[in-house]
Amino acid sequence: MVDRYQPSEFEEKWVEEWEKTGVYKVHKVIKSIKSVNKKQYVLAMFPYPSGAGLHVGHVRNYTGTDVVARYFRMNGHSVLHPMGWDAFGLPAENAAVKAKKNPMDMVPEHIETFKKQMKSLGFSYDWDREFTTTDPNYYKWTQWLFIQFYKMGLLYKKNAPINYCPKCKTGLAEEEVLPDGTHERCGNKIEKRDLPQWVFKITKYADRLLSDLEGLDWPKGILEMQRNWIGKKEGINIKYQVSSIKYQVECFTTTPVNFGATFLVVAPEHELIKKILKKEIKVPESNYKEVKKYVEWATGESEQDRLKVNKEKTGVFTGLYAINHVNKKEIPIYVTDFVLATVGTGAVQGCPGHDMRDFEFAKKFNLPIPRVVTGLKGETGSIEKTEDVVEHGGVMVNSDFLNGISFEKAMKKTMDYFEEKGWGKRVTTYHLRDWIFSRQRYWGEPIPMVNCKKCGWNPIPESELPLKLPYVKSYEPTETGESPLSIIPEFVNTICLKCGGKAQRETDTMPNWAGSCWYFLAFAFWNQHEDSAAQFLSHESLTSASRGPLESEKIASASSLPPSISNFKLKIENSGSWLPVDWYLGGAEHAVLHLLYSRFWVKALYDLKLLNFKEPFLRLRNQGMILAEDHRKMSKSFGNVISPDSVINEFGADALRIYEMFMAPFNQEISWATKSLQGSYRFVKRIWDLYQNYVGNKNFCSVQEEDKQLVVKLQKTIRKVTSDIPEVKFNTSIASMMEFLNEWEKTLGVMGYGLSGKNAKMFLQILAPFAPFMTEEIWKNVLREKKSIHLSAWPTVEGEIVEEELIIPIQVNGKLRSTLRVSRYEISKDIVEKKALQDEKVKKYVEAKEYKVIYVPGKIINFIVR
RNA sequence: GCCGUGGUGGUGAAAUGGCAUACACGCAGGACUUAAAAUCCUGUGACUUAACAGUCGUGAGGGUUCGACUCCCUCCCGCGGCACCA
Repeated sequence: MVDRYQPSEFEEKWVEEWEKTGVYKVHKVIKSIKSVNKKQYVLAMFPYPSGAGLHVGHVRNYTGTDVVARYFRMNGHSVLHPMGWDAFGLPAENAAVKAKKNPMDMVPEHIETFKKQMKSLGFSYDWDREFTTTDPNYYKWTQWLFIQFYKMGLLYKKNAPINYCPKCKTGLAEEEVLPDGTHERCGNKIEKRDLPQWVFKITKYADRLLSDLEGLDWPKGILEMQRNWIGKKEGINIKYQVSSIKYQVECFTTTPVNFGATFLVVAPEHELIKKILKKEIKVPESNYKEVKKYVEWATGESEQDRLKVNKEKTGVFTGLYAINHVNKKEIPIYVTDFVLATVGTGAVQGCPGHDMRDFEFAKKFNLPIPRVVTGLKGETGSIEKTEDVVEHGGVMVNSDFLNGISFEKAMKKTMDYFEEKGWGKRVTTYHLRDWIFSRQRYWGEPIPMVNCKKCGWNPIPESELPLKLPYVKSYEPTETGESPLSIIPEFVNTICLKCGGKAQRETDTMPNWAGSCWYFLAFAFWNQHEDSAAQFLSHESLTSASRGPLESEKIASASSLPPSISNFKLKIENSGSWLPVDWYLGGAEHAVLHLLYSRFWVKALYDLKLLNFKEPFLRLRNQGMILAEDHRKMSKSFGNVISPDSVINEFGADALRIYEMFMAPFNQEISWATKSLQGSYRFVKRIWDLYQNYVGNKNFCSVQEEDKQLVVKLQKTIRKVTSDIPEVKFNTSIASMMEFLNEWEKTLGVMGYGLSGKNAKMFLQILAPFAPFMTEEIWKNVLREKKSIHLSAWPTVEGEIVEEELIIPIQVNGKLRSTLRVSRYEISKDIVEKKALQDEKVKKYVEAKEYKVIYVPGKIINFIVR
């Protein structure tokens, strides 16, 4: 009698059993890992636990990560595979506001849902390492890190125009503003507002953030996005004397084609313009009026209109002239909105022959357009049309001492010359801006700083950490741009540590990125159980026998240690050799947010000598988004959301896992297709039935009786899955196992079982990372194994795989005409050529003609006929 | 415009110099069934052909090679990112 495949009958049971026996626990960390390859820190980007529960997109990411973790575990590596919760931030708070609940109460409920769902999917996390970023025991460290960064001069408070979201009522970082000028979280239009803000000097690390990308095994696109975002540019700042007044305008340029400079343009926000408007710099009255009118118009434009490409150039003459150093000519100064105040110096030298924007501007205002660089075909004529503009390449002309020199060399020579003369100075600029780090919201880590009128800003003492976020009734954002904490006198009022006078606490909170900037460090040493501190002990090796819990030794747990430099060092020292992260899997949307910020914190901690590595994530892989069946984003409002729970109910967790790994390459965006899910379900079910039959008849065959061809196929499948998983090619792993199953089933019909028990177990083992429930159920209850399949050793195939029979394609003039079956003893050129010529189809093309033979042994034979 | 990435059956896709379309979905026909579902079997790139078989075929065009989805050159299109960045 064969049991029908009913996943609901055993999946839950195994979750409990694995937990009870600690199959996935990391009780020991090897302090002296001999081979670096032996440790694998396998991490998925931890989730923000929303009220909606787990999304099928989460399932894809976490299943892939879980497959990698299980693979290495079975291959004898020490694996750290943790999970936690990133629960601070706007989405949680906005949801709480909507539900009229305190986020402090809501978050634990959501976590419970998430955790339950994750367990039902069989992810092999060590839950002892779990933590929540909103836990005071966690964020006391986030606050402590803030203080360390403050002390090393990386944080300062300043009042400046920042991006402000009127809907979320908070300031934002550059990275959180989308290209269309909206907030990446809520989609609302961003405004500029003057607010005092804590600012992180990430720009100080721009160069290292750029150069250290070099050694990372990350997707090219993400590396490129970070490079773009950092936006390093090397050029020169040139000082122009304004005629007849005591004022200089500084222009930044990467390509100083100065013999071609015929005007200067400055941004409407430029200091010169401000001085003109304040009449500190006198210009003719008609120019003054025009400038005033233009600036009012230009600054009234929306940010978006202002940044639109290809719109017609506008601007007005200021009435002032500057002197071009190289030819002492007077060139007019214009104000225009195509020059951006935030880029370079906010002023640009116009070289219309060799810059498209300058060309358009010069055409519109009838300014001279000299040619100082030849065209790509050596053209030297006048520049009339846009096609004539040469932006790089070519050879210098009409440029005095530069004539005849290539463009690139001339730029270098000009810069040397200008520096020598004291006219300019080489500079490096970056697109990266300092990171606005305060939010005027309730749901974040309180910033541990106190302000005294006499003594200024000072951090709170370590002993007072955590500075707890008060539990309050009203936490909704205020209209004034101030944090909700500012209306709680008990929180605000304190005493200055320096002078003992009255002082006020900072009431802004940290952005949602703070907690995730160091969580991967925490996983390496975190243990939520106060008594179970075995992780701090050093061990020679991690054998499966030593996986049992050690309860005799007691050391203060990670979470109970008060924050201090010595305790942080202790935690890092005791964290074993887990860090840095070896495998990091998650979405590409964090390219210039979380991934940049985390890298920055790690570098700062390295400089503080608190870490001995410079990059947090050695290997990064992105998972593609799952769209709904209608090819749109899954969304409640479209009613097209697929819930993992309902899929598990109907098909079981294994089928869901297999489907999500099989549906497409891991990093590719893909639409959900319930029809396709059926195929994965059938696959799982067919394996179930097959093994059930095995035991029903108690018939494994002996090694001698095995179907040799089937064994070869199995060996090839093992090889394929073994090499595919670390390449994150889960889809082809599964396809190859499906191929094997097809062949095995065919054999079953004809000649019994085909495989020995040993080989039948191997197939189950390579399937185990993908379908942990069913494989465990068969492993223990059908094959009667004692230990978990997930702690068994990954099967290997030694030596060369020997195929008895080969199929060799026969080509004539490179065209396939026939195929030839030969035994592996008959693959010499002579035999194959002779046999191939006996083939009727081949005869037809080759017979009685002169021919040449190309033969790749065992692979292909090609007859070249004239 | 620049950077990245991709273009292969009705669909998701596989093959990184050697039998193009593996694997899966869908579809068609058949078996089982009173019937349906489930399951199983067969077929399934296009065109020509009664059939045998042949021709064409991996976005387009060229090249290298005995042989190209794969390498090189030119171009077109989709997706993602950046962008009046001086």
